[in-house]
Amino acid sequence: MARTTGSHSQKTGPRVTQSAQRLFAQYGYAAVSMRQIAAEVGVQVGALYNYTPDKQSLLFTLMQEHMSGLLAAWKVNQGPEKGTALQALLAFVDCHLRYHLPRSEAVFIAYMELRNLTAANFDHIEKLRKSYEDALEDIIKRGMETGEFEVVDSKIVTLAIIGMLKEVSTWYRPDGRLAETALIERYQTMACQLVGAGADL
Amino acid sequence: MARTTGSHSQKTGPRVTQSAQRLFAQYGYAAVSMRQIAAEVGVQVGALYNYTPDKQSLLFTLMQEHMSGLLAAWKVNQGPEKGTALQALLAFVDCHLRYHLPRSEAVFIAYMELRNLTAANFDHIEKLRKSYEDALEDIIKRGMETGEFEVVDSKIVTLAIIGMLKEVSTWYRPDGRLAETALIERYQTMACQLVGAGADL
DNA sequence: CTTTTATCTGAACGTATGTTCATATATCAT
DNA sequence: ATGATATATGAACATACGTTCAGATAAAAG
Repeated sequence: MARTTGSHSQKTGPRVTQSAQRLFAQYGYAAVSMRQIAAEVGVQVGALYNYTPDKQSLLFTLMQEHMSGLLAAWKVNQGPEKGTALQALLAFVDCHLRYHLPRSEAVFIAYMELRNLTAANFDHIEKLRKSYEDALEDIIKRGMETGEFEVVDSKIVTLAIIGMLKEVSTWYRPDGRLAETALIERYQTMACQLVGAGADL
Repeated sequence: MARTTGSHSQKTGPRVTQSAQRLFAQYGYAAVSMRQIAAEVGVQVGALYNYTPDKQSLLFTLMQEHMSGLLAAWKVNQGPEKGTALQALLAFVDCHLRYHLPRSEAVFIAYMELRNLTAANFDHIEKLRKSYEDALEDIIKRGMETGEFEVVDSKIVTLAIIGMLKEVSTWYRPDGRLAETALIERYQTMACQLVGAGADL
């Protein structure tokens, strides 16, 4: 036997990516074998290599697309006019959570599998991560200049906010106690508190 | 050849644990082989099994001791009298950072390798983690009752503070820009802001 | 010095790994 | 209908894995 009925690249390709994402998120990159991925797709191992040159590329592509998507989402959300620093901060929190909450698997991988990237791939992803971090720090700095925010150390506050936001992905479930909108409001409030901005929302 | 000059359990035992900790932190549990650990200890693979029944126990012991130490540190720091909720919160932040900052490897493992624990081992560690989380939430709740804190949702604030504190371990270096004491003060301030407590320190 | 015990080696076990490739067949264009 | 192409199989590759164990040797006990 060889090619089976109904087989087609347009169906199998995305399934490979999806299965890899699910399995990497659940068990970790190093603990998942190409044969496990193949089994979940419903195909033999060899067939995977029609869609990826190797296992490492599977991981890199997932992380690269996640981070690019995140940065793109922020760029769109930000739009041409930036408004006040406070508005920008609220938008950042909103954008971050709306992007992350429905993507728990990709988020998990992005934060846990950095070690398993080759050096070159790591550098690429790290640049994207850094530029996202900078986007937030720019907002903080702007708020400090305009006097909207009362902050001693922009770097620390930036990291604290990102840490606070990242943590959400470790416990959030779509069917949980808090609706997405309510949750976003609470984190917006806390972000404001961290920058010493008087007004909420 | 067999047993080599100078070999002794009292020397090799700790070295196995240490090497495992270092390698698990750097490459991840699943990506590290028993042979790599043996090589770092300076011994053949088989010798490792004089000190651990298997690889899984190596991981579990590291995580279990890290979490137990953390809870013990908090119990000592807390002492018999608890003081105000604000004092307790400041002490919690101080205790957390003083325990975590010099233990970057154990911290990394504790937060990254939960997936690689067997079900029974996971349950054990998860209970410890939960009771630590509860210790903070108890402080928050107490502050809400006494009116010291202005908080809508104790659970969310607890998680936000823990997220903020956890993040520190991903970038802190002992020779970095900020001294440990200065860093702790800044995080104490931010914790106060998150609970809406007027006074700093 | 001799015996006992703790510790380590070296080799082996079965199984799993990522990747390659000749071969076969379903689909698509003509 | 026919030929070209995309996509799959199934087997094989060398290498690595966690774990076990008989045998060898150093250190400790007498």
